[in-house]
Amino acid sequence: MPIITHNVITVNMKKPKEKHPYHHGDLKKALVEATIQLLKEDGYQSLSLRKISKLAGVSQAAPYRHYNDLESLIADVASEGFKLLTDQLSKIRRKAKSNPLLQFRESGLSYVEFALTNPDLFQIMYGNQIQNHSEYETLIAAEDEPFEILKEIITDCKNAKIIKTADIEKTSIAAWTMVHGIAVLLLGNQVMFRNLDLKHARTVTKELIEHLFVGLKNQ
Amino acid sequence: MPIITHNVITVNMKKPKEKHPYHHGDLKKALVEATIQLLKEDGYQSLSLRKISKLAGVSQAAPYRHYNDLESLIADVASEGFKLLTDQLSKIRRKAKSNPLLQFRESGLSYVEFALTNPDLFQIMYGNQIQNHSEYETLIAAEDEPFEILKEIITDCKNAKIIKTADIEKTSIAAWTMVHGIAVLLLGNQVMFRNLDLKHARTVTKELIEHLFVGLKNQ
DNA sequence: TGTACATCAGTGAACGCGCGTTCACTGATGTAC
DNA sequence: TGTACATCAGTGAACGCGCGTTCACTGATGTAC
Repeated sequence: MPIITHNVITVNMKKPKEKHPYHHGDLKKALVEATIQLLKEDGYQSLSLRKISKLAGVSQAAPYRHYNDLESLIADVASEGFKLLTDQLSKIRRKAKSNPLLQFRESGLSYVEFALTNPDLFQIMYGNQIQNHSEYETLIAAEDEPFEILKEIITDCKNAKIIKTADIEKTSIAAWTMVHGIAVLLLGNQVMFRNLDLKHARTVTKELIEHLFVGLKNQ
Repeated sequence: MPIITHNVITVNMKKPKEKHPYHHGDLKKALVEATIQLLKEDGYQSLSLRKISKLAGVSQAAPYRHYNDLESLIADVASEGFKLLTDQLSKIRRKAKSNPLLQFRESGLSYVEFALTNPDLFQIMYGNQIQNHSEYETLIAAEDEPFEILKEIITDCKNAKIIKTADIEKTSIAAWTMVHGIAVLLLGNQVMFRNLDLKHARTVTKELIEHLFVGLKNQ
């Protein structure tokens, strides 16, 4: 299921041929959404300001009123990605409030599914498209959110005596690196994951998370 | 320590201004090495056949005698990367033949260090630069090697009763995904790993591998 | 051993393309009076 | 309430650039006789 539906996009973006007022209204938002759509259609390799402008129904010079360059637009797009991921994880945490183990399992699975559903957005978020993340305050803040949620989940698991750990931070990183590794290797179609369809990817991910959990349980 | 020393490269590559025979000798090899050098200097984002040709001391049309396009050259470069990684891991396995636990620890660390030392080559190997890996037989074969070594190490650990596991394959994947995750998140300067220098990266990696091991030990 | 010739690796000029960026401009908006 | 004007978001033409790819070619190599 795509995160941004076609409808949501058209609300904020003018089709090239539609008449629209000289001033756009919220071009910044439209540019970010056009970029996300292009990521889905063409992939991150072929992003360009010209394509993004065209999709947002605006001349190629227009983005320069809002962004210095492609990278700072991309940084906003990445921030948006982290917000979407954060929402997804928060929702899981809220739904399974009283069941930390379910939270643990589902959040890992959800992370991987986010990556598989939005491979190119995920690439923008975690790849090297943005040279120096520290230049973008919003991005830095958005990046931290999903990890904060993971730490809360691990804390809950510890308190519920489901996971043994002396170091929440370290255990969280351990869980995170593994789940992230699964996502990346699945996306890269690497070795074991070669030619795995989505359904099998889900099963394998579940098994790996279970494997991880058993390890953490007895730590 | 760079994997390809300057000397090794100059042996197989002609500097643009040096006189050299009309026929190169082993242009294919020189192109791969020039690409690896460019990956170190400029990063994977700005690779181009023209730059590679120039660095190899040859006209921009020359590569077409050996490769259909940039991607098939990149596929050879990735294969070379997997061979280098395989060699690195084999060496560790050979050195610690009688100590599976040391093999486990060192191979994980070595994997991460390979990524940190050759970030852009690593990106080529595991990223999405090559659309369909299956088109390149050599690549597919080279990709499998490091994972085969990991499985051997896990098997040795199991036999030495250092690790409990009913499923070598699954445990190997679990170990691999985690170590790969560490590498990728370190390279991306993500959250916890932000502004971590190389020395600390090494320490954190060791701790995480230890964490992983404790988990697998009691599985 | 020498010559004629086929083969093919490498040349360099040329092409068309999409890109980022700039510029003087246009036209909508909002505000001062 | 109406008008003049400042502001600034968006325009579209233009620029120079590096790119992949092609082409007829050149020159080295190896082989048949």
